[in-house]
Amino acid sequence: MSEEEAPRLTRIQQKNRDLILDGALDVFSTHGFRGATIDQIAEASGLSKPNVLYYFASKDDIYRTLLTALLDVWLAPMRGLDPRGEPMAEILTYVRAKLDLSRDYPRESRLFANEVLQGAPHLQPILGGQLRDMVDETVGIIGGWIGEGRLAPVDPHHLIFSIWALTQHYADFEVQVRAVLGEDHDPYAEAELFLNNLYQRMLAV
Amino acid sequence: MSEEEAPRLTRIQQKNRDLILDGALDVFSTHGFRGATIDQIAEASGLSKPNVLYYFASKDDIYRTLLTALLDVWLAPMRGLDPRGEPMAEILTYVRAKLDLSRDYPRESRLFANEVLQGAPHLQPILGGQLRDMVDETVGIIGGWIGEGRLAPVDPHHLIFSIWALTQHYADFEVQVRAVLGEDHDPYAEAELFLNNLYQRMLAV
DNA sequence: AGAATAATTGACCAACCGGTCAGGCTCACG
DNA sequence: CGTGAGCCTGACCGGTTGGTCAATTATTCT
Repeated sequence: MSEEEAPRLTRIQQKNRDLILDGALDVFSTHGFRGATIDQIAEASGLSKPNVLYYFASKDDIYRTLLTALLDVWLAPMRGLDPRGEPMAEILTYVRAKLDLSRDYPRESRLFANEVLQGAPHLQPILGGQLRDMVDETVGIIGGWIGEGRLAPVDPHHLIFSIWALTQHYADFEVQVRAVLGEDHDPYAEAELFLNNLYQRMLAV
Repeated sequence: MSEEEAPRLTRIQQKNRDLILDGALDVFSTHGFRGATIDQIAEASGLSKPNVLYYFASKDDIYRTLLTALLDVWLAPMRGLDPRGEPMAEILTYVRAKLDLSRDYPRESRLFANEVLQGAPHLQPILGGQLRDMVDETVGIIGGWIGEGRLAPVDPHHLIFSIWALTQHYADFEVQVRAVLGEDHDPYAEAELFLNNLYQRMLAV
């Protein structure tokens, strides 16, 4: 049984690691792993390049730290789905939670999108492991609801994909959404209404 | 009035430019612009690096050529939408056409996704110009159908976004979709059924 | 055939890349 | 207030990057 060591960070360590991760999130989410440079991360975080590498062993180390921290936040909403709840309300709550993530953490969404888009070289095992297990469980729950006649019969896997696609689209393709809509729109407010309507019509028995 | 010059390519020029663009599509679509290297493109296309730069002035030149060629293919389905057609059938045809693009041209989809994800530095003017105009027109058509009571009342802009998000998701997040579904699935066949069902339920009056 | 033109390449360049390191600075703590 | 651990940096390194160029080879055209 391995003791989890608590690194016990100093005040400065805590502050600078946070600065680096925040700057790195900017850079990685807009350029992808290969397109990002340590110099850019250093500038974005307001530290010198050697100092960045004083707190993280390598570019890869920064990236991996970001990805693992992201995963917890990202998958949390799906864990919140309650099998004993009212099916439609549970689904709509999940959709709402995912849309809120896109609005409040667009950089994280784009980081994840970049990673998957480029073949998920850093987290392919997680996709086919942890994520797949969690999805299978959720598919079971939704399938149960459908079997009980409490939701319209739809493919649960693709229902989940649709929620991911529709909510993350507003973060990942934000420049396109804003360019097409123009100034006088609030994409997320409109999206919330639209998605509520969509899933109610789609899933009502 | 500027005469459009016809470059009159030789047989070898035609073949090698095609080879380069095909290899570059592989590389750019999986690494993004900044993450791609001319060496990779040269290897992917089976030519030497200087020879690649004999046919294209720069890395940027290759990328721009790919993007502009892509745009025509990419926006063609929306042009096919007929205001005089039967609304539901027109929408379902559009969805089907976009899904077919994702299945048959996944690299193009990922190239576009990469570009937009990274802030669309090469085609922002097009997004707010040509694309926005085309969307506005389509929004007008759909809005007309809704006004006539031939489609359920939904926000036309977000209806279009939903079609883009749902269809491109299967190309852009292909590794995730396959990892979650496992081996015994045909994502696109299932998606076609799912999306047909989705939009019929959503848009039926 | 042979001259003109197109195609191809090895060698090279300056700038940039991820990362190292010796040495100086600073700050908490006795 | 001293001292040692923690913090920071300029200078540097080998490898990679986008791109050039002179020289060579292949192709086309008369």
